[in-house]
Amino acid sequence: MTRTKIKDALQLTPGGAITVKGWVRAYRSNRFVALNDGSSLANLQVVVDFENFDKSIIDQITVGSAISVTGDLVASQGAGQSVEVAATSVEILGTANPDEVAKTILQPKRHSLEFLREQAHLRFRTQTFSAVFRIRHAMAFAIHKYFNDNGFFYLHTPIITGSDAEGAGEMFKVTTLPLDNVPKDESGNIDYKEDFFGKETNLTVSGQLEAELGALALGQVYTFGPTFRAENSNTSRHLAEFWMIEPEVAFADLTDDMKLGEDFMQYVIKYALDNCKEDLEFLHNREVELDSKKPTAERNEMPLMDRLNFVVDNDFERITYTEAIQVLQNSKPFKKNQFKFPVEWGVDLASEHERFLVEKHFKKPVIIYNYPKEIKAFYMRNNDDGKTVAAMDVLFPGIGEIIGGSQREERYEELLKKCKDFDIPEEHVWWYLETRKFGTVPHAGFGLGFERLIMFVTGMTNIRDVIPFPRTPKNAEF
RNA sequence: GCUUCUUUAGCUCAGUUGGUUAGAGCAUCUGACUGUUAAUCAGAGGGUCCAAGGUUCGAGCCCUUGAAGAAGCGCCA
Repeated sequence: MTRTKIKDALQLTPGGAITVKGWVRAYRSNRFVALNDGSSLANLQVVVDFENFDKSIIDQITVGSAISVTGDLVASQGAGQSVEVAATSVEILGTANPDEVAKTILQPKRHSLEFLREQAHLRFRTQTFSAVFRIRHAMAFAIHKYFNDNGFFYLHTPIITGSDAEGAGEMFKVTTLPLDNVPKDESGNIDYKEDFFGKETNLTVSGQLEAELGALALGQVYTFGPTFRAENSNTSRHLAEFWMIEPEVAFADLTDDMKLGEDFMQYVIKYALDNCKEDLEFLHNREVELDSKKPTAERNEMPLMDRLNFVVDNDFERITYTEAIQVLQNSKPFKKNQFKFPVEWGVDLASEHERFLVEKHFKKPVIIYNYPKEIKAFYMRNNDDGKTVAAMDVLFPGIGEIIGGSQREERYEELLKKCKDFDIPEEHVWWYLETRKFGTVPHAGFGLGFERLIMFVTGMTNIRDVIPFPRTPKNAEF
C-alpha cells in the first residue's frame, strides 16, 4: 500500500485502510504511538492492540525508532486528536536502542536550545526545530515567488571571488597552495601566481557588485545565496556562513529602494502567516509559555503572531539619520546620560541607540536613511548636501539591522573619486567602474540577512537556531 | 576581539562557613497497566564535580591559567 503522509492522513475522514511511516515520538500506556514523519507539526496517533502483536515487534517500538504502520483510519476515542490509526500490521524500519536514545535529545523531555544545538543532526526531530525549518523553507520559497512575480531575475553571483574591494569585512581565503610550504616571490611575499586561480581569492562577502552588473542589463535582479564573513563575531545575530538576499534595480533611487524593502518584507511575512499557521501557532504558544516564566521587563510586549501581523499592517517609520540623532538627543536616556556611546552627528549609531529608536521610541520597524558618507561604503551615492550618502538601514525590534541598502553611485567621476578616498585600487574594480562609462543609470539595491528574517518570523532569539548547521567562530561541526 | 556569567548524573539544576558515603526532578532500566496526550504508579541502576596547576590536615566550594557555552558590546546582514 502506498504511503500516506501524516499531514494528509490527519485531514482524511475516518474509514478505510492506510499505511503511514514515521519516527516514534512517544509510546504511552503500552498502546499509543505518537508518530511523526516531518510533514506536519502534529503527530498521528497509532493504536496498537498489543495482545495481537508479537512481543518482539512491540518491544522494538521505542522512542526514536522508525516504523511503518498499516491500519484503519478511525475516529479517535481520546481527546487529543480527531482521527487515529488502529494498527493491523507494524513493521520496524529502524530500531533505536533506548539506552543510547537516553543520551540524546530524542529522549522525551524538554531540552535547552544549547543542548539541542550540540545535536544538530537530531534536532530536526523536535517540534520546535521541525517548525523552524518548515518555516525557513516557506520563506525561501516566498522570496523567490515575490521576485519572480515582480519581474526580477534570479542571478547566481560567484561564491569564490577575486575582488577584495567590497569592504564588507574579513574574508575566508580560498587557496590550493600547500600551507606548510607556501611559494614566495622575489620580495618574499606569497606568490599567488602559483595558486589555483593565479591570483588571491576569497569566499564572497557580498554578491552586490556583481548583481549591479546584472541589473544594468536585465533591469531587475536578485541574488539568494551563501555569504561568508571571517569576523570573530560572537553574538546571537552573527554567523560566519549565512544566506543573503540582494535585489538590485536599475532606474531606481533610494525612495524606490525603501519602498521595495518594505513591500518585500511585508509580503514574505504575510506569506508565512498565510501558509505556516500550524507551525507559527506552535512557536507563538512556546514563546508565550517561556515569557510567562520571565520577569515582566524581559517579556515580549506583543506575542509572536501579533508582532508579525503588526509589521504586515503598519507602515515602517522612515527618518533620516539627522532626524534620528535629534530624536536620540531629545531622549530620556540621553539626558540622563544612560547611553554608553556618544550621540552626535557623524558617529555611527550603536546598538543601544538603534534599540531605543525601534523598541522604545517608535515601537515598529524603522528605516533610517541618508547617513554621513564617512561611515558608509564607497559605492553609495553622494547626496547633493556633500555630507551624506543615499544609504538606508531597516531596523527590526529584537533583531536590529535586517536590511542594509543604498542607491549606488552611478556617476563615473564621483565613483572614481570615492575609490581614491577609500583607497580602493582602480584595477581591482575596473569592470565595476566600466558600467558607469557605458550607459550608466541610477540604480539601487539592498542586502537582507535571511537568517535574521527567519529569527523575526519564528521568534527564535539565537541565529544559530534558524540555520540547520551554524558556522561560528570555533564551531564547524556537522 | 572586549565585558560579565556559566560548567556537578543522559538532561535541567541544587549543593550552606572548606569537613563523613555529592542530592532532586525528568530521562533510562525492571515490574504493573486496554484510552494515553510531557501517561501514571512502585522499585533499581547511573558521578573523571570542564581541564591543568596551586593553597590546605582536608577542595565540588578558595587562588592561577586554559577550554567550551551563553548574554551583552564592537564589526555587520
